[in-house]
Amino acid sequence: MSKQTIIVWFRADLRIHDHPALVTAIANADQVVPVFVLDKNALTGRFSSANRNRFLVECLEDTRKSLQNIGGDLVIRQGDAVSELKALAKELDAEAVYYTADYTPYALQRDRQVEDQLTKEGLEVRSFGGKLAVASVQKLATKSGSPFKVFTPFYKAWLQVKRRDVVDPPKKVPFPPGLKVGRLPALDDVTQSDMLSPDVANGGESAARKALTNFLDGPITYYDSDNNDMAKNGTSRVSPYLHFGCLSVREIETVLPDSNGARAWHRQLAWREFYHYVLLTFPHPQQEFQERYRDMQWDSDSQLLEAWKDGKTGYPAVDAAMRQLKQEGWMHNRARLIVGSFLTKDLGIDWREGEAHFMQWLLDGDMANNNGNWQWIASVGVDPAPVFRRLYNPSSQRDKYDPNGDYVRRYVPELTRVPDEHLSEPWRMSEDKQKKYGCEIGKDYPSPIVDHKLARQAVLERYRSA
DNA sequence: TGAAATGTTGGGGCG
DNA sequence: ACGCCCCAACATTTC
Repeated sequence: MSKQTIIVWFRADLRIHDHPALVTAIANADQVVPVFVLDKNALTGRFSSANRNRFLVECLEDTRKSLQNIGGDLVIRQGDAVSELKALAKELDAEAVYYTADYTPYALQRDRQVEDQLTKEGLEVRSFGGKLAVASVQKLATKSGSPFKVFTPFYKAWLQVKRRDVVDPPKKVPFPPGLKVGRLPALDDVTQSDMLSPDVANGGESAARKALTNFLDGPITYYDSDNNDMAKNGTSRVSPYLHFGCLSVREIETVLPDSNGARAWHRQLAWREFYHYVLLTFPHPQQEFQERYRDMQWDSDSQLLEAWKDGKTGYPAVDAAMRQLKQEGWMHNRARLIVGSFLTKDLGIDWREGEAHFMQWLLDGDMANNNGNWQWIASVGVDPAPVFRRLYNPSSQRDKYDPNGDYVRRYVPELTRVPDEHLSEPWRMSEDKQKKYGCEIGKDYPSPIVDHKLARQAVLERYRSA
């Protein structure tokens, strides 16, 4: 009898720790072939990103290296998933394809096609948990049986879900000798260099585990009090690694310390699960979750939009944040709320514009989280709250969450010498002071592109009439 | 010195 | 899931 071969189809699960699909394949087969199918269309589509493509290549490199260390490898194929998997399965005379379930509408559709087509060819196609901390998150429901729309009740139910055991990384991958593995794509193939951020984190499970360790060894203890301070390194910075599956949330849960900080962070992880849940139970991310806002009239002023994207709104907190995004491919969570509120509430611009811009730059750009959070800050999504509760004053937010001005000064050099008391509203400085501190408003730094007070009144009316 | 100007605090209301 | 604004009442500063 010939050897039994199982293909492990890697996607957004680029790790070897706590990887149920990989481990089960190794237990069930004589030969295991990990493969990644690089789909050029996905790399250049509407929500693609040079930053993320580069990060992905680094993840693939790292995964391949880890697999090579235990006798395996990562086969790279380019093209459409159905035909590449079909061809590889034929070549290997494989019995089955295993993969980690993914939940975006795009992934679900693709995976359904793969399952249909390969099942027809007589292959077993089997999906595994691993993306989220809980399996079958979509089964969670309120007492009346309807899906949760509010975070806190979801969170309470989610905490109660029984978790699976973490699986150890494999010691050996029985990889067929002599199989052609294919080269990793060159960076130029997957990125346009003018869209690359200069100061980004590196992809890969190794880098991910380092970032996690750094966080667990320090900042997590004070996460509950420090997580909103934009200048501090008080957050985990693991979001890109979670997006690409370099880390398993389930594994993270098992190594969390017992502290208020850790519990507060765990709650943040639950938000990630919640937004994946929402996308599963309401798979229409292009639509506002709340029906009443689906016909909202947004303003489309391209000059205001460009000023927002470029970090030239005249509001220091907004500008610092938008510049951090382009510089690092990442933005502090508090800053995301501030710029999200500013775009949708102060500028009255469609949240989808913000969603798309974030997807272009963020290393952690993720359909579920990004869409969910944009709908949240635009007050059109799940977890509803009155508009005014998510209508932030960009000046007082700066006062509160960047009290020393370190964040603003780090990303907005024009304001370096402006003293703290003028750092929220530099346009209020006298002309003498503007000269003295080397920051003339309208010349060195823009005057505010909108008046917050007027914008606030206007946007409350806009939502009221919707 | 008093009165006006300016600053601070707290509660209620806001779709 | 993590506010804001206004206004009244009270406190302090300024001339």
